[in-house]
Amino acid sequence: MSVSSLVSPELESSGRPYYSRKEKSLGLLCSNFLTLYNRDGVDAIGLDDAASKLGVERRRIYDVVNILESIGVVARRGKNKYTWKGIGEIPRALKELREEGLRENFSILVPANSSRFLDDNGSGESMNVKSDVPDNSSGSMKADNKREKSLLILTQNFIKLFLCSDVNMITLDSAAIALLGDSNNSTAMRTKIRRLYDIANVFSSMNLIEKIHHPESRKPAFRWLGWEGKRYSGSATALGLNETKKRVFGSDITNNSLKRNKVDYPGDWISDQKENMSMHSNHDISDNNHNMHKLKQHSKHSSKDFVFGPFTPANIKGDSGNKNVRGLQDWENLASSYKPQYRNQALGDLFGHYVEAWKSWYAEVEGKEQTQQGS
DNA sequence: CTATCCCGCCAATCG
DNA sequence: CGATTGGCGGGATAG
Repeated sequence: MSVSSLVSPELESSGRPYYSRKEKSLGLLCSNFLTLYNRDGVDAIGLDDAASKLGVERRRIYDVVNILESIGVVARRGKNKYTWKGIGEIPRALKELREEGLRENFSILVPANSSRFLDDNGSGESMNVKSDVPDNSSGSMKADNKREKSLLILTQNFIKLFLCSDVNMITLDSAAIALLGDSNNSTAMRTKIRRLYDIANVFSSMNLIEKIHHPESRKPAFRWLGWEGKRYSGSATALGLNETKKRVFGSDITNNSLKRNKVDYPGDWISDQKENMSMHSNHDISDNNHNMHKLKQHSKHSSKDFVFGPFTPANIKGDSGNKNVRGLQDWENLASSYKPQYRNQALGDLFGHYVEAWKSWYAEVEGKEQTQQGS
């Protein structure tokens, strides 16, 4: 026996339950997670409960929870339990991360290596995170070593990379090199990249970052979007002119009616933005020490049009009837999730009736892509 | 082909 | 000791 998993979800014969990979992505799971726990009075989160409700293996919950913890959305409470801190903690966490990063001085050096076509306007980033180094001293931090490699730390460092420099658009390769500290092992790097992809997916789903391709270059990179701090003024979020751009993302929904539980629901964790001091202005921070190359950020507004990303800002609330939503703050952020058929059976049970409304909404969306927001 | 990244084995850690 | 966490990388899938 051993491993009965035959890999490849598709059943040999008959249909093709091809559930596109995106339906099982961490990003979607994260959206589900957020939607599930963002409902008001949530304070404790049980891992088993989460795994069960979201229909995923335990392991995946650890991933999403670790990443969310890095931005303060949740906090480890104890074994098997986490505390829901709220999405409103993000701005604060981000700010702290930024300051912390500057404090540790993430030096953005310019190794000038990178491939030939440097990434965005040149400038390879390379910072040496402290710690590391083999050794030393009586091994007191032998166990700590593991913590240094944790997803949580990696995630925070990844964010710091964006926050502590005025560079937007960082390629994962660059990030990996920078965050690796030194090792050049291609193996280590590959692994790092894998993790970075995971993190990027999650943040993309929260639209803290967005994936874009380079203007001229070929390599894909990620641009920091910040925490919805961009209100008008140049950029994004400009709702209103959303041309009919359909983003054929997973268009396989067509069939796959194999499973009966295909509950969908809007995975939008709302924009929150409460008040607090929204960090805003993350560019340039009066830094007078790290004076690397500056990199001119070509803003050239992105291409938020297509690309999956997180799904263009769409208003969910329609009219159909979402009576629920007790605290639906804004709902103007962006709707995510297209057809998460992760296994939200339990989720459906939770919201039951809401599901109906959501389904209707989905029908519209799926019927003709999310062109314009609901009437 | 490359970019992406899911799955889950199995090693540390925590009770 | 078993249960909980969660590195890590094979290898499948998207493009």
